[in-house]
Amino acid sequence: MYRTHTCGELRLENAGTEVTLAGWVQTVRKFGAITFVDLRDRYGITQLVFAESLNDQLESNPLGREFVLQTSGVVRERTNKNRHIATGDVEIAVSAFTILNKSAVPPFTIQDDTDGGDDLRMKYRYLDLRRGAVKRNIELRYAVNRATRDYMHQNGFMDIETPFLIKSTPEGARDFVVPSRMNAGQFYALPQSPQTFKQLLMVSGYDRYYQIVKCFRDEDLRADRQPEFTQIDCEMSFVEQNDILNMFEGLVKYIFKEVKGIEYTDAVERMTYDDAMWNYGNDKPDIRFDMKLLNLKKPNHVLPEKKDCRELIEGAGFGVFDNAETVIGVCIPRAAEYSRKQLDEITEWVKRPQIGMQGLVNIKCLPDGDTKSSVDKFYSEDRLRQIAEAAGANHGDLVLILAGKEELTRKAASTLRLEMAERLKLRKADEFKMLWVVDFPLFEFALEDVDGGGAGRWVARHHPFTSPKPDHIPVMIGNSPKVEDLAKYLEHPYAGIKANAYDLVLNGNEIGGGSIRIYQRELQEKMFAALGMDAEEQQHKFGFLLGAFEYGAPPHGGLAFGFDRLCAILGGSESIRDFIAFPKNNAGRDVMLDAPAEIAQKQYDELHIKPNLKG
RNA sequence: GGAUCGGUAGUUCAGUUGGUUAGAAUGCCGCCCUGUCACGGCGGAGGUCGCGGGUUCGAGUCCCGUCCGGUCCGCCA
Repeated sequence: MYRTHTCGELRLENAGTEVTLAGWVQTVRKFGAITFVDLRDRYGITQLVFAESLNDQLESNPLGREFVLQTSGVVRERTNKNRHIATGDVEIAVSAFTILNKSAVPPFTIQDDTDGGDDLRMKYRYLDLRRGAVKRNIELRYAVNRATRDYMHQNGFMDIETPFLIKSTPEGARDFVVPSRMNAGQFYALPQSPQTFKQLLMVSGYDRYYQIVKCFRDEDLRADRQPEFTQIDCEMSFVEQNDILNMFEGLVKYIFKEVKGIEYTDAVERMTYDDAMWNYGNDKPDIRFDMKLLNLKKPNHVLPEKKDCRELIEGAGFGVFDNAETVIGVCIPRAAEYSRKQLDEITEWVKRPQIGMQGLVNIKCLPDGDTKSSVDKFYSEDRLRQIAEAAGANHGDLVLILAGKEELTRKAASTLRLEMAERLKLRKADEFKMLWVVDFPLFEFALEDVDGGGAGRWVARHHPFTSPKPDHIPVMIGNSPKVEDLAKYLEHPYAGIKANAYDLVLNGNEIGGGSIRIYQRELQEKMFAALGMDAEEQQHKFGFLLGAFEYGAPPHGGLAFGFDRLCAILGGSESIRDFIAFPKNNAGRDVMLDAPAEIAQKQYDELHIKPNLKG
C-alpha cells in the first residue's frame, strides 16, 4: 500500500497514529540537525520532520524539489502551528522514507505565484497543473460539469453522444477537416456544434437532450477562444422560447449555488437586441453598472428610433457633430475632476487603430454646477447642461462624446463604456449579473465580398435553422420568397426580420445562445434559399434534415453554453486557457506536444493527398 | 490578413545620449545552523543579450529582415 492518507486530510485528532503518505516534495528546509519537508499532493500539504537519526540516510538519498516521496511515521501535534494550511496543526515524525522517483529541477516554481511565464508554463503544462492556482480552476471546471449533469438529469434530459467525424457544411465558421483513407479524395469535418444531430434527436422523440461536448472551429483565436472548445449543448421539444429561457437560467442559477454558493434569486432581465444596441451599443451589455449610451443623433435607419435628440446638437455649427452619421455620449460617474492629462490619455486611447476614432469631446459637470467642455465655443452652457442631463450626468460627472460612422462609433462608445467602467472598478469579479438578450435579427448582411466587387450576401446571424418570429414567417413563406425581396425588406443589418433567438449574457460575456428552430420543410427551404442556396445545394448539404422534417418533426428549440468561458467567468478570469487542462496557444499550437506537426510521406500517400506549400 | 507590446542568467526582470569586465532578485551547487514553514547566514557556478544582416572605431542599445510569444481588429457564437 503506497499510502494510508492523503496529504490534505490529517488533523489534530489523528495525532498518535502511524500513517504512510506519498506525494511530491514541495520544499526542503534543513534546519541544523533536523529537516522539514513539505509533502504535497492534490489534496494539500503535510509537513514531515526528519530527526537527526535520519541524517545519514538523507545524506545518501538527498531530497530535491518535486521528488516523489513515500514516507511513514507517527502523526504528532506541532509545537509551532501553521495557521495557513488545513493540516497546520500536525506533522509527521518520519521513521522511514523511500524516494519513489527523482525529479529534475523544475523550470519554474510550483507555487500559486509562480515565477514562470505563460509560454514556459504551457510547454511544461504537466508541471503547471500541479500548481494550486491552476488546480483550483480545473476543480472548478469539474464542479460546473457535475452541477450541470445533476440539473439536467433532474429535469429529464438525456446525455446522448453525437459523432465527431461528420460532413463539412460550412455555414458560419471554417471547418476542420479530416481526410478519409478509405474514401479517396473525400473528407470528414469535425463538428462546429452538434446542431443538426440534436435536431434529428428531437425528430426521433428524445425530447430533452444535452451533451457536454467538444466542438471545433478553424478560426483565429483570442484569450477566450480556442480551436477546440467545450459546449453544454441542449435541445428540447414542445417548447416555446420562454420555456427554454426559464429552464436554462435555472441551470445557471443552480451552477451558481452548487459551485459558488451564491443564491441567485433575482429574475433575469430580458432585453431586446434593439434595446441593447441602443442603450449599450452592444449585443452583450454588462449591466452590473448603468452608464447607458446617449444617442445624440437619430441613427440613420440603423435602429428603430427611440428618441430624437438632434435638437441638442444641431445648429451650433460644430462640423464634427453636424457631419457625423452618429453622435454618442457616455456619462462617466464622478470623473469631472479628470485632469487635462487624463483626458488626453483617454483621447489617445480612442484614437488607437483598434478603436479608430478621430477624437473625443468632453463635458465636465463640475461639483458646483458649472459646465466646462472641450466644445465650449460651439455650445451655450445651457445646451451643454441639457446634453449632460440627457446623458444622465449629475454634478461631478463627466460626459464623453464620440462622433463618426454609425457602426464604428457605436462600437467605440460601447468599448469606451467598458473601459471607463474598468478604470472606475465597476466591473467587480465577484459580482454576477445575468441578462437575456432576445429578438435578434434573423439575418445580417455580410460585407465580405463587397470590397472585391461582390454584392455582399445575407447570412444567418445565428444559424440557418433558426426560426423567424411567428409574425415574420409570412415574409419568408408568403409573398416575398425571393432573395431580392427579402433584401429589400431588410434595408439594413440591424432591423427587419427578427428571430426567435436569444443569448444569455453574464457580466458582459455571452455565455450561451440558442433559438427556436425551424421544423417545417417548407420554411427551412425558404431559409436556405434566402441564404443563397439553390435546391441542389440544399439537398446535397442538408437533404438528411429536410427529409427528417417530412416525418413528424416536433416544434423544438435549444441552446448551447460556452463551457470553458462559463468556467473562466465563474473563476473570475478573462482567459479560458487556465480552465482547460491542455490548451492551445494564440496560433492554435500545442506548445507541449509541438502540434500541429508534419506527417510522414507514407501517411500522405495513404490519405491520397499531397501538401501544396508555397515558397 | 492587419495593429500593437514583448524576447537579456534555469526563471522573473533592470540595463542611461551607442562606450571598460552586462546587473538584481529568485532558483541551483557547497559550507554553517535543533522548530522552520517566503527559514536564516556565508561562499560559488551560471549569459550565442531570439536569429540573420546593416550603420559605426565601437551595438543588449540604432536601422532592415525574420522567428517566437502576449493582447486586440478583421474573422468567429
